Amino acid sequence: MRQRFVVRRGYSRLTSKIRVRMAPSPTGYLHLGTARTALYNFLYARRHQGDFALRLEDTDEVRSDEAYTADILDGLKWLGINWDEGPDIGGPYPPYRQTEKTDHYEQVARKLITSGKAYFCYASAEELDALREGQKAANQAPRYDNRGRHYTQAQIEQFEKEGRAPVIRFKVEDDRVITWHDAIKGEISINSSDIGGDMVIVKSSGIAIYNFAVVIDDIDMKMTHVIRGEDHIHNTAKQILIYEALGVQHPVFAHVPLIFDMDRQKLSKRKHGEAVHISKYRRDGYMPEAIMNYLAQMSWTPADGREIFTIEEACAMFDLERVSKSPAVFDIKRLEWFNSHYIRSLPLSTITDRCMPHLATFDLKAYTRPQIEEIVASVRDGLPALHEISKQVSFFFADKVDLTSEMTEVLKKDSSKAVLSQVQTKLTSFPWGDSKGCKATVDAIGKELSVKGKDLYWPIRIALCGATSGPDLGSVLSILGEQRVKARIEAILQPC
RNA sequence: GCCCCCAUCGUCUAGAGGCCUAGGACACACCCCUUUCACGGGUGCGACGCGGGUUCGAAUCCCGCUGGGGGUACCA
Repeated sequence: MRQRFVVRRGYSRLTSKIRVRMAPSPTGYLHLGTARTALYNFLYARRHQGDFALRLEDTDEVRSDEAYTADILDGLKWLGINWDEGPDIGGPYPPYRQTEKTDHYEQVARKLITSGKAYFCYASAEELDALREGQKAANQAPRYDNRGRHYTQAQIEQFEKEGRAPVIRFKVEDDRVITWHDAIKGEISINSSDIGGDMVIVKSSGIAIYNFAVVIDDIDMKMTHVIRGEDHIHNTAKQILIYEALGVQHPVFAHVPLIFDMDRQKLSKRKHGEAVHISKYRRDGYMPEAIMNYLAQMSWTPADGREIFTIEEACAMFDLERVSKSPAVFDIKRLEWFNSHYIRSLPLSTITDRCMPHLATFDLKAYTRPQIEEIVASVRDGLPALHEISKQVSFFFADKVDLTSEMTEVLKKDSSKAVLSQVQTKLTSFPWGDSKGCKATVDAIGKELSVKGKDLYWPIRIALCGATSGPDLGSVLSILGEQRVKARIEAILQPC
């Protein structure tokens, strides 16, 4: 038997339990990209029998909102993504919201100050803006000039007297190459001179900055892998420096490619509005199974190449090595294909339940639950999303149908009148509730009158549906039932 | 500007030097099935960005170019 031995970096970590996390910031509704990153973390944890934690990065005092937190947690659960630890259920390394750890971050920051790795900086916002503008005008990369390292005691006293609240900055030494082996991208190197000078780790408000808090949390929570979007690559370089200063080995990093729009730009709220939010698809009648499946396969292909899979199957197959390095374009047509696949293959009762919100404008009491299920069954095959169902089934609930001139033309024909009258007189011989039988009865009438094809079916369909196309005619008759069929045909024949 | 990442059909991708006259899926077109619309089946359209290497042989490895994207805050 042949065997392949692969030496992997970070192997020693694999001997301990895998721990990953998703750390959304509640500054907006659940985003497609956030959902996919969460999904990949979740799948990775399940694949390796590891732990998946959810943590809230709510240190942005201005933009954070509880409504967003609720939307994010709810949306992830809806997609089938469950966490083992989180702000709602707790866990072994609490708290799971950064705002509840502000003292802790500050304590760590002070330790860095004591060891000379960080310092107070009193530069004002105006001062820094001016610095940046000058650099920009000179066509230089904007960066902090580390001026705060050289304050004299007198200057500091002066700043304090003016009431200036300092930030804490972490010292970033120039010309160091920061390198790591990314589990998706491979080797990545960034020069420390290119990350903008000494970085703020605690704002003047006393709240830790993301790049600092995230490192402390990942250390506190014993994360072994950090799987996140590739827009974080430069942050990773900064964070590695902090891990070093704290004397902790950094986790394995994996940067997932972004999701683009058709113009190959990052999907963003600003440009795409509601279309980036999971909640929009949820409202429009997209199946969580479809969104999960679509999101999972857009940058990852299972080893066996299958494209349709459940979240459980993905849990058994997911693999960072098979995640693509290049961005994927969000293609609504492909999502619709996945969605229609699940709409027609999930149990009818499930689909019917999920259709209910989209049928709320109709008088549902007109039908029994089994009949509603038949209505759903009659149109589900062609539905790209559930919200389209209402216009396709409205005729089932309408008192009378609207006719176009083309349809009235059809009804004027003698054969049409003959067909409709015959249906009317034979009403009692229809096996209501049996779609195949109803269809057979229509065919028998056709034979009797020597009418077939469109001449036979169109008048009936028009009278019942007010359309020349729609669900199977046998189903329509069967579901509508004797009373409604009678009334509708009467209404059509009346004026003649 | 500077830094980093990326590069196969319109889109998602398969592809680990010969299995590639590059495979699958979505979309599109046509055909079949079908009273209609779908579903299903079939056919077609359609890609290795460019230039240099390395090699007997390159979509695959190396370099350069070009293109695209991301980052560059007291946001996350």
